[in-house]
Amino acid sequence: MNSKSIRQKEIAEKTGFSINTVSLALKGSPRISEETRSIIMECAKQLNYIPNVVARSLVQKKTNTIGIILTELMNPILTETAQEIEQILKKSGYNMMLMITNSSPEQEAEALDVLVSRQVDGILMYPVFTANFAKIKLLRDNKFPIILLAGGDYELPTDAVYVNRREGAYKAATHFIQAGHKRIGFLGGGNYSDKEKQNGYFAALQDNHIPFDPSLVGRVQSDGYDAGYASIEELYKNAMPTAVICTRDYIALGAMRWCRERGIRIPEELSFIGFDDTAAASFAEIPLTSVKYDVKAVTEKATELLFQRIDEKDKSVAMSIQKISIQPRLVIRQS
Amino acid sequence: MNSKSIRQKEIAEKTGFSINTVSLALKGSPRISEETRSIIMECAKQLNYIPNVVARSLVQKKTNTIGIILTELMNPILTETAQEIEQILKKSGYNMMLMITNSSPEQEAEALDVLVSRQVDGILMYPVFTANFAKIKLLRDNKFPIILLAGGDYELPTDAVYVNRREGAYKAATHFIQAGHKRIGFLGGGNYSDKEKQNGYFAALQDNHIPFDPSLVGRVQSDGYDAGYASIEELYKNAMPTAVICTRDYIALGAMRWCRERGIRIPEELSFIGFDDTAAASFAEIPLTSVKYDVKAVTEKATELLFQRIDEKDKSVAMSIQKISIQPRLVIRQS
DNA sequence: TTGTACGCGTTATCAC
DNA sequence: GTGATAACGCGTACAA
Repeated sequence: MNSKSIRQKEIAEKTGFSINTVSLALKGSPRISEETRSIIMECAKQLNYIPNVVARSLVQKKTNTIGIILTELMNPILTETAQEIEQILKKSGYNMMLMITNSSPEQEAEALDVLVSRQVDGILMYPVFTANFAKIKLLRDNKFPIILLAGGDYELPTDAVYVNRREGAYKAATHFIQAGHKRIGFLGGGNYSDKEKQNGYFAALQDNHIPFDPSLVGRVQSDGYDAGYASIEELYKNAMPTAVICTRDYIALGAMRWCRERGIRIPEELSFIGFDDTAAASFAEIPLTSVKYDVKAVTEKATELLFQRIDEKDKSVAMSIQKISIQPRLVIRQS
Repeated sequence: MNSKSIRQKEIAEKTGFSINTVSLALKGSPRISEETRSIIMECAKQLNYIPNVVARSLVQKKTNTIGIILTELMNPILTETAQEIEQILKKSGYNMMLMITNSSPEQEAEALDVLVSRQVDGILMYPVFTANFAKIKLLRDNKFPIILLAGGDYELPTDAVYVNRREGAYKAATHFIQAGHKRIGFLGGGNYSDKEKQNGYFAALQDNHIPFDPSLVGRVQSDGYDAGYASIEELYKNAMPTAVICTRDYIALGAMRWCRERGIRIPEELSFIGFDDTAAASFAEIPLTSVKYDVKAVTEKATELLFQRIDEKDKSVAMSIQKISIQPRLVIRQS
């Protein structure tokens, strides 16, 4: 291999065949005789020929690239989502262009533009800012394959595969209620996904005729361990809950640490349930009960649906929007 | 925007200018008059023109894409590495194609081939299997920009930016020795990076004239929490260490849990040091002393070097191989 | 079975 | 200032 790369043209010149024959032979077309094929293949190997996928993409109007838009990567759920998707795509001959938005609407819009401009065959995106709904709808209207990995409740006519967070919180609250708890707290942030959880929590209270006390809802500033540690105090002192639902495992773990430092016994005096069933939940000092987010189910369904959309794109079949909801499961531990 | 996308050709037809003029106007060439430029821009906006980056890449021989090859994503260090790199690349106008190898040499080789085939402008890769050294060397020999994010000690003439793990383990062991420990254990796996750490551990013992007892070195089967939990027993019972260096935070945390369950006091009876300074280390019941892996330093240096190589590629300047070593830092906590 | 001609969408070169 | 024309590397009709 020389410093400049080898093209089909060179192989054609070396072997004396036309570029066309080389092209066909390299991809094993039955129209080329076994003999010429082996000559060409041999020459290609010797020169270390590497096909130029860019040129192929241009003529085939297919890049075999899927764009993934995530808000961040440090959240364990998203880490796993990215990894799973990469594995699935690879098996189907696709590769993955990863875009991180830092939860910024501008970066999200930019990511969409870049991916479309790069002619990706489809997009998977996780959570969505309402600011970019118009852009997403436009893509969808043009049959551009795009699947949302959240927000099934959004008023947006787009395919979506997501975990039903509302249902998860409902299950968590019901679990507490059945254990006899009356004063159940809720600790979360102000984002859309936490609001959904809060709605599930409200619904469970209502269905079980438990009066709601606003002081039982606490707010966290971020969704990390420190935020849980810092926020539980106010909630605990103001509302005196006997159980608390936290919108993230880390929030719960931080809150639990605060309790331990003050001798508040878990779960005797105060119980906790977190979300996502991260590794940290299972190996905490007091293993944390958590609402499991089934990443594999989401990524499998989402990619399956995406591939279907890509297939349908040229075939001009009518496609009805699909909203696939994955039911979360409560992983009960000792908290 | 219709279902089929708009090209420069359509704008040319609509406005009456040539395709060439359209192309120049869209990128704000000074050679086009202000008047025609605004006409073309207006038309482009109305038709919702989106440039085709694939075509541009073909003619410019530049994709503005960087390939990243990682063994996995769930390891917190790699998660952060991926996220940081994405951010840096974006700022410089690049996007990121992410490949996960699952620590399989075959997948690693495949990833390299795919990325080269896709004409990426450069590759960043983290750890490396000796099986693919020849392939990497070949790329490097052809001036293909590729930077390794590990293995500065490898006998491979390739640019690398990495954290000096040997030095980290040396510091950890020295820390224990200065605290008066004589029987210092080592718990790690058999991979290259753990071997490096083990060498640092040996060196510190030797430099401090502490005789080495082979039973003090324990092996883990994986690098998770469970592996630490499962492996510490044998090491503890066989060698009776008073301090243990674990090659990963999670291994240490698992081992610490085993100790707690048996009433072994930390750090009075047994001390621990982990690697990577993950979040879990800081909020463990007994916060874990850890060798910090400075992800930001690595990603910044690595991308900087990569951009430099990309610049140099056409300019045919002689480039000497760079091995940039980042010094790790011991984050001392209570373990 | 193989070769010719053309197109993918854009940029680059050179005229005018 | 603007417009032909060629080129990037490959795939696909169609012809031979």
